[in-house]
Amino acid sequence: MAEQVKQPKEDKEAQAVASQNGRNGKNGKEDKKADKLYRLRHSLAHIMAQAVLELYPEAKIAIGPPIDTGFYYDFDLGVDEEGKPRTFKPEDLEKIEKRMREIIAQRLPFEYREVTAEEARELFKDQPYKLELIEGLEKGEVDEYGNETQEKPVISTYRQGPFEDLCRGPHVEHTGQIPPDAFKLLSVAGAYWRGDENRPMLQRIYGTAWANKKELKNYLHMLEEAKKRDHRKLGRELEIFIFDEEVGPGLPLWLPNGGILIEELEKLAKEVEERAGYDRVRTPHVTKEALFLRSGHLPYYAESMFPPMEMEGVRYYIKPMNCPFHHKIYGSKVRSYRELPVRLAEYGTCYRYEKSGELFGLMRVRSMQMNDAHIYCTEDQFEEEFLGVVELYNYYFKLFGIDKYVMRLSTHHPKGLGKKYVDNPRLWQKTEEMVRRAMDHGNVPYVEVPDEAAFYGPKIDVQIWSAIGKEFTLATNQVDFAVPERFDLTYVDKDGKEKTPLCIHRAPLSTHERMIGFLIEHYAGNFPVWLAPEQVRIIPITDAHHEYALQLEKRLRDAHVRVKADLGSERMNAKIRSAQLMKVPYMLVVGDREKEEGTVSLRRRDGKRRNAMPVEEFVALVTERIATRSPEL
RNA sequence: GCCGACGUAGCUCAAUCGGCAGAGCAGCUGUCUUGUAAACAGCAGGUUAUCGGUUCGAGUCCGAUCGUCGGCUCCA
Repeated sequence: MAEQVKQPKEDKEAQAVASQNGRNGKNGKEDKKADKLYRLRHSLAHIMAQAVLELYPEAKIAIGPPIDTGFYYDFDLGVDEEGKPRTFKPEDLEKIEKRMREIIAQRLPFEYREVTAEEARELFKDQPYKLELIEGLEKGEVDEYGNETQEKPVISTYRQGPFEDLCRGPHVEHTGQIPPDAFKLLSVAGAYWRGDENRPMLQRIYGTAWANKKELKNYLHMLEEAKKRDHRKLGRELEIFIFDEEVGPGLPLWLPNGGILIEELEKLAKEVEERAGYDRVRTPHVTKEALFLRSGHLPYYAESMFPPMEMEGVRYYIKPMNCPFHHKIYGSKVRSYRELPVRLAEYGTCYRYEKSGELFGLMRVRSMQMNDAHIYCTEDQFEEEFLGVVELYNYYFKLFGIDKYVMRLSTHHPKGLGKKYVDNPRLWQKTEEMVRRAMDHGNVPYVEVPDEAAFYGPKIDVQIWSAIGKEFTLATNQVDFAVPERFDLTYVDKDGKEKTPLCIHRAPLSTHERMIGFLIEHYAGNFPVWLAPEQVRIIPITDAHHEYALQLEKRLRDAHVRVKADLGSERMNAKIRSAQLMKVPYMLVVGDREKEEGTVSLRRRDGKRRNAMPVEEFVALVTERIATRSPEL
């Protein structure tokens, strides 16, 4: 982790780029630092801090790095007369912005100097957050943002006008180089000091900054456009899901259209997994406490679990994961090396008590249906099995046309052994190496991020971004070298001895919730024919054509096409409009001519039309698109 | 969970200083019988999220709760 406190998107993108350039994180980062926009944004962060200090002299400043669309700075405004933490109000941003423009107009030079730890401490004696950073710099463990670093500590500052900040730079030469009309302060947010929820909450101001006014305008426009494909908006408009206050936060209700998406995804998964040698199993939603004690989820994972319920003196939990059940199924009989790998699959419904503020539409919910499976295999089989899962990802991603993602290898960190991670350094190193080798042999590009592993082993996550730029893990592929042992899972090897299998946890299609949330945005609601909840809408021109429309509807329904004849009293144009708004792929307009000739007038969602198409030709077209899961209209 | 903002009809949004809750779309009824993105008319729709307070009077001011949104933390 470098560059900034917990700003994973920026960081990981940087690393992803780096990895494509021969996996040299350093170069990617240095290129970025030299970047003009980087200097501009970084400089604006300093200018904002200066403006805030001038307007709120009591403020304490924390850190203020550039990010991929702008910059932020964290402040501590102290407490008010009643002892409550003082906060920025949205209207304060205007004042600050105005002051920033005044500073820019002064064309203040940015002056660099190196200082000793002593000088730095004197300089920032009234700034406790800076003092803490200086201490870290002096020890050589962290950079000026408090992130871990290997570099030798040089303590330096940049000063513009009266404001001097602990900083490594680089910056623009003087404030006049910053276009005053190409930045905007966007929002205030609370942010914990050093990302630690046990430490004070600071006030963070986010700003966006660009090379010129036009780029700023483009960016703001892009944000507006992104909102239009936000799955929360489209999900309601396309009648895919809703949330209901009385049901509860994070508990989606799938409307009939959402039900169809789910059915189609499950059908896909079943076909693919059957071909790949998986067996399907089913397991209960509730289990005794004992199972999760054995798996290690309790107490480690208890915070994310719904609280237990007690019946006849026994505590039961609702499951947050399917693995322990699958382990039990694996362990239900003696396994020979001959039957390995054993692959157990289930679209299991799990419940996790995500904190209220973490919920986000369908992307982060409390009830979820996972495309789950566990593969039990020998070490010799591991590489092939692991790559087999990666092949599944690639198959699915190609099918959906998903190309903007990053595969992330999450490894352990020695400092977490025995706490966050199972205490077995040898197996950590070994399995991490196995994953790296598998990925290299499969020629799969990935980014490596330390200290992000599961508690039982390293994993490959597929990272994607929502319409509004939030990062999520879509699919996951995890190695588990610890839990099979806890469940006494074994197989009898060639030599007659019992051995512990490795377990691979995988969910290439994610959960229905996150997958569908993502797909809504990915397609902007324009699902390919096979996924579209309604595939064909028949639009009779007058009620004289209703009968023909119903005939067509029956013909298509017999061919297993999802079709609706619109027999409403609106005019044809209005019916077309409503089908367009629901993003139905095919509209069949039928009037006298079509009825006469036994044809349809095809209008596609993209506006393209084909008149006088014989009915059977259309049936052949739509059934072919569905059968092949074609991306084409 | 924490910081900030917000919550008015199924949906999108009005309601000036605290003074009679309103419009468009959707829905229902009727008329129109229509050729590729919105026919016309009428009707109905509300305990202004919930609970409490201030006031002659609260959608509007204050408090609590619930929910949503932007972040932080956390994660499929």
